[in-house]
Amino acid sequence: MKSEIEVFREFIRNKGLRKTPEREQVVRAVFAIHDHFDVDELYVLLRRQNEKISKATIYRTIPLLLESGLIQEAYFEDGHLHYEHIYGHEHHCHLRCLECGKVIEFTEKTIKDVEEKVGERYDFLVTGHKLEVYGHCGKCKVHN
Amino acid sequence: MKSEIEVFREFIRNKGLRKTPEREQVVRAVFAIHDHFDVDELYVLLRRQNEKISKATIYRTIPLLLESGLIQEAYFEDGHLHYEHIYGHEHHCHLRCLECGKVIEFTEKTIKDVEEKVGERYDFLVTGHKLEVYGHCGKCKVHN
DNA sequence: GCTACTATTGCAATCCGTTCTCAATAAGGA
DNA sequence: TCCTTATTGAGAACGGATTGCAATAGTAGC
Repeated sequence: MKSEIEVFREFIRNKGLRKTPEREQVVRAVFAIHDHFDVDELYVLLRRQNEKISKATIYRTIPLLLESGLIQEAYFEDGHLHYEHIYGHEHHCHLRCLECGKVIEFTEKTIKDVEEKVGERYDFLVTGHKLEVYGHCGKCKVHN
Repeated sequence: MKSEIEVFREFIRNKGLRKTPEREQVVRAVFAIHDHFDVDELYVLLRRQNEKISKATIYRTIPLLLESGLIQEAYFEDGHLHYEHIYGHEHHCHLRCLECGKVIEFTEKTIKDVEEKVGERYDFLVTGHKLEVYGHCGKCKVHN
């Protein structure tokens, strides 16, 4: 399997864009975080590593990562989007606690069937889905 | 079944809040729109009806509508959240075209089983879910 | 390797959705 | 009806995201 950097370089080349160190720093940071992240977290991480990169560049790189399929939007929280890298990972869904905000990832194969059924019913070429199940986690539910 | 205004009044009373015409205008507007909406659409609708209401009040009313279970967040798009009223409606999921942005609602019962299974597996008291399936609609997919 | 062209970057200014501040208003219990 | 205080409207303030622009740096062609 190709590494994420290779996938990214191929994507950049195919689009006729330029390979720059800034963009590749972002790719590396994204795959160094094994959790959900937002733009500010990427920025702080890169800055801590003494990479000099501006937030604008990170913002401009995000759409490329989305389009290349390396990352996806995970959820909207605290007024901004959070992402996660998906390349090389099995698809998963999120289970979120409405009280403490904890997010657990789980996998569930039956959604594939739903995708197929719905795609046929409405004549869609389905490419993916996002399922978020929410409620109250073990710790939080006892307090009520 | 209670009307949405009744549900809202009961909620307001139970919370010890005050019944105001502005809040009820928002409730009425929300249930007059039989589609997804955002804050600005509510504002424009109310203004057209010559209701004088400020955006701040609408923003302050949204959390009450969420908490009372009359509406829910539908999706994040164009830099802001979109909502939909859910009281009196069967639960549904969204099928979205990534190209033209069209959103179709569909119902799918098997997700209930997923909720149950996942809730048990991770000791969650599950209260709901949000499923978005995406891809390319009939019209858009032929152009590629 | 050098040059020319132009995509990309960093910075600051700007945009825009949302929240906050505060004085005026009005809901609702006494 | 009066009094307390939650609520409102208007605009300022906030913060994340985008944009304009001059400087920088990839990269294609020689």
